[in-house]
Amino acid sequence: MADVGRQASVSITTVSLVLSGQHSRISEATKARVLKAVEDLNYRPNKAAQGLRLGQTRTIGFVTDEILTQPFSGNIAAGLSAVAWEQQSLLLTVNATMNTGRLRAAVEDLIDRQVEALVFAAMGSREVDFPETPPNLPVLLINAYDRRGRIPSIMPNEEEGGRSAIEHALDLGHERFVFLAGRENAWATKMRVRGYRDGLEIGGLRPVDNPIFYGDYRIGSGYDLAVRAMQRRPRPTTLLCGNDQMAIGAYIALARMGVRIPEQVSIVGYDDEPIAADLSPSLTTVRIPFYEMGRVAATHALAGTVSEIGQMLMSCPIVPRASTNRPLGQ
Amino acid sequence: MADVGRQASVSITTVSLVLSGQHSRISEATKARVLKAVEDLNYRPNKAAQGLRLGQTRTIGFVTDEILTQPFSGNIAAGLSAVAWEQQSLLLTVNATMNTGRLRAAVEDLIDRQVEALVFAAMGSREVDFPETPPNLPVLLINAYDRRGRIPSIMPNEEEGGRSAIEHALDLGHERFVFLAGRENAWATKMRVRGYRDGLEIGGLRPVDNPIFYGDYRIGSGYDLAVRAMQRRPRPTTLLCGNDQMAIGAYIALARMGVRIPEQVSIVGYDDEPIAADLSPSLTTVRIPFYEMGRVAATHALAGTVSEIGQMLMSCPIVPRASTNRPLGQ
DNA sequence: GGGCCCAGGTAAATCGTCTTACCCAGGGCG
DNA sequence: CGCCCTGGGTAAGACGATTTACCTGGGCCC
Repeated sequence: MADVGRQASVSITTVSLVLSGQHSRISEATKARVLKAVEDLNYRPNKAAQGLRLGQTRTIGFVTDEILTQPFSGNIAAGLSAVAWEQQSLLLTVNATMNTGRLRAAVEDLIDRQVEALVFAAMGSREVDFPETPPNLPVLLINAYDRRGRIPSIMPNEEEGGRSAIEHALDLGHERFVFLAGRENAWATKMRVRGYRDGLEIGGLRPVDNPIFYGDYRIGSGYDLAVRAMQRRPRPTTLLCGNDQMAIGAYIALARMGVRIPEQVSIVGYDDEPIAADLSPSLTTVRIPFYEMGRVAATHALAGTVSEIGQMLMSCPIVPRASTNRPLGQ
Repeated sequence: MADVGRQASVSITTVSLVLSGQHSRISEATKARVLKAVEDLNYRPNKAAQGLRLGQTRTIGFVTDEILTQPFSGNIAAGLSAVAWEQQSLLLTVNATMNTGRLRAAVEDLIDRQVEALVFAAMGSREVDFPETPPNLPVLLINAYDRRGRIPSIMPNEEEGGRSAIEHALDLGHERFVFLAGRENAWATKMRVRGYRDGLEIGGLRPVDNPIFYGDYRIGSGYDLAVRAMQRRPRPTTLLCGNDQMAIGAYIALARMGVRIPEQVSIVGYDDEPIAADLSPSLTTVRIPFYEMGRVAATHALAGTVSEIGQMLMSCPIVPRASTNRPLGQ
């Protein structure tokens, strides 16, 4: 900046005034000289120094729980990043393992770097023991909830998702279901199961005729449970899967058994991974709005309105595709 | 810091000396007083100010090309992040679209924020027109190469990957292949095809008996091409797939045709997505070492040795699993 | 006792920017 | 002619650290 001033024969103050758009008091001629010097010297302001002076870094700390290595949920990062960019902010990212010590260290480092907000995202919805933070720093959890319940969080509405999955099938006229659920003790599973039960009730169906089989969210268990489900008599007409991976397992099992989708059985997934649209037939599934969750998080974090969030549940809509259709004989 | 000094009845200088470990000249008693004051006031140094003074931000700029939203390749970010963390550095992340203007803006913003290195990662290996950067700033491309060839880059050795896929099958005794390749004009496809041809030659096989079918890297084309491949007589004993997604398509097609893997036909994928290990049977595939690529990139970027990299090719090893076996009758 | 050294600390400059308070020369006005 | 205002700029603090150069008092040695 001093160089620019020298080149344009003005003071540093003048250069700053011109550059910061406060040229109310600077003559056009001087302004032009300064801008020319800036151009000639290829000067660019040092944002670290600006930040120090202004007391703002335009930076959001983003701590993840190995999330980025997980398929599809990098969308949270994308959503955060998009909003941040719109507001001249950037994401300072740390990939912290489950390890609480590392989480604490990461959070402290980010605080020391004067981030203006802190967002934590977990892979599977889970409880987390979040470290202490300064009272004036906006903190937000995505896909996780604080052990002590003091921190605002954004979670997918898994219960509603489970319910819309089954309601979609009910609307098509289905009456016999099996729910191929994921790990029994996972929070997401419990919620999805709850939605499933709600859905059955809405349809006036008995739980005993529409059982829940538990697996582990992986392809293999989708395969195994699908085989088991199709052995029931009368056969189910719709398999609701705990996630898209299990739906893939079901696809393979059904292909091998010669059962056609959706003519003989409809399949509904959960997650709307990119792969869902590419399967053949394309997979009807429930979308978890990760990208939007990231956007909402960043918006509130930067606006300093995280306290308005409370325990926000994001709606998980059904995405109808080719794997569901009216049951035969309707 | 001034507060701490006051509390401990010493100067700011002394506090700084104690905290930075330069206590060579500070008495134990004073040191203890200072540390106590630090504790009492819960003082933490401002890294923005430190950075300004020291002229170092301990920050790597990481620009992605929508990569994070792509399954499995978030591993690049994880690798970068891991090394950065080991060296007290953090990642400043921007998700920039293909759009060159946005890329330029992102790079300039990162430069203004005084990042100590710049890493760009692309989704599919591709050419990129990277903006001008200051000469002393380490810049590195992952999974991309600079249009003008001036920027060091780290790419997977796709050719070797293709070759090891077929060599693996040759070792098992296979002699009739079909390569279900991806998009014909993609760089990665061309390289993998080259490796495939090398492999055929090594095995003494004729290209005319072992054709290449081109698809689009999606499940649907894997399905279609697998059907087409199995219509050949004599039947191929191994299908090499352009990526794991196409292999999934092949799995479904073969299941529907009643062809068993690996008894009747072996399948080899490419990418080693998480899904590969979960398929049933688990999928033999070629691993792209994204995590390691991230690690190498961060290591050289932080050490300032990017120029040693040149055009580095990372080895892509075969990961043998259950989808490949000796052909029948051997 | 004087000179020197050393341990233990501190004052002040610096990093690059913003911002408040001030300065100065003209011009209008009474 | 003196006063005040105003347009156009500048000097001089911050912001929160680090680091160099200096200061001071006491002990040691001759």
